[in-house]
Amino acid sequence: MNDIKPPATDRSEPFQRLGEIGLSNFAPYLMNRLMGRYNADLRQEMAGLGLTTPKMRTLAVLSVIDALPISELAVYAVVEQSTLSRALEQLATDGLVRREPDANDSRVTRVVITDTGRAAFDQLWPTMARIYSQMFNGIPDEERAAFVETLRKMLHNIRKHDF
Amino acid sequence: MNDIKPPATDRSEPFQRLGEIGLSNFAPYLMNRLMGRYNADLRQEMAGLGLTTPKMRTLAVLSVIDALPISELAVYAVVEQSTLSRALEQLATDGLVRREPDANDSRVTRVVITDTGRAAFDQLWPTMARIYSQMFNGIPDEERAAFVETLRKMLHNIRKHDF
DNA sequence: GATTTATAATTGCAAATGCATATTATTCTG
DNA sequence: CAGAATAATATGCATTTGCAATTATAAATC
Repeated sequence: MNDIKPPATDRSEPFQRLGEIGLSNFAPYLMNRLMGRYNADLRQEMAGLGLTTPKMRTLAVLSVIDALPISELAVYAVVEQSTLSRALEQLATDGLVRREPDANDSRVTRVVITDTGRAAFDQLWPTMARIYSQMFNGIPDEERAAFVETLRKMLHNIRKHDF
Repeated sequence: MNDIKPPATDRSEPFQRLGEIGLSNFAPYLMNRLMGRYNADLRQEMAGLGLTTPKMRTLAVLSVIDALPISELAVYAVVEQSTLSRALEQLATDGLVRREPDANDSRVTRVVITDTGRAAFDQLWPTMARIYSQMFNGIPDEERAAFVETLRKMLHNIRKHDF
């Protein structure tokens, strides 16, 4: 089992069927499995901190790029805008973020992470880092770098926003 | 912007912070973005066929490996067992799958895809294949193959089941 | 072989989610 | 510059989700 076939090069037909490609050769399937496991593993840890996936992602993104408009944050955090709106409500109530009106465009609300918010993410980060490191266990640095580079190309291919 | 740094090789500290790695170098982030887009794009198409993500994944998996026990199907389809249980209820009502008791172990229910179920998945497949092909647009075959190979290693590293 | 322990699947329930819509502010067009 | 189109965010609502508990069967242990 686990027969390894290269991706199709025959373009004479519109496309192969999934059964022909095989689940273990179908990148979206593998990525969904991988991310499903990753997110499920994290969820347990987050629950202990009173966080959900959207709330955690919000903090993760803001820990890197602070003071984003809500609409951009939704893209970065991969969360529906309406879901994010409610997640921010809770995060603000708990003092992990602040909503600040944009000076130039009064439609826009920018979200700022607080020290408490950073502290909460810092508590979660070791777990994220551990799972991350476990994922790449035994995979050489050059292979990791190539993998990430391919991911970036793919994201560029299908993303709907310039960031 | 978009400064490209190789993954860390300095192991003197327990781990880098996310801000140091950068979102665009952090594989789980990129994969979540990618799969978020992929799944959201598919969802629209599925809605037209009365399918949800769990229902679609069920059909996708069964189109490749039929007659799986529900518990295994949940792993392959990356769906919580309770969610799957209800998805199967709907799929069975719509005649897309059948639940069959296992002959050897009467705790087990095996799920079988029907012709109608295959037809439904066949209707969805062109869209999946199109997005799949769009994702890999401009990426050479060797790079795709290497990418999938790395994914397989990663899944092997973090999966909880032998399949 | 009776009792404990483990596994498969379902279900109750509170919470989270996504879609469509509402609301307010901005930009575009004639 | 008035009116229409667009954009950012919030909210109502039906559905979905995940967790915990339940039921039913099988395997392990004594």
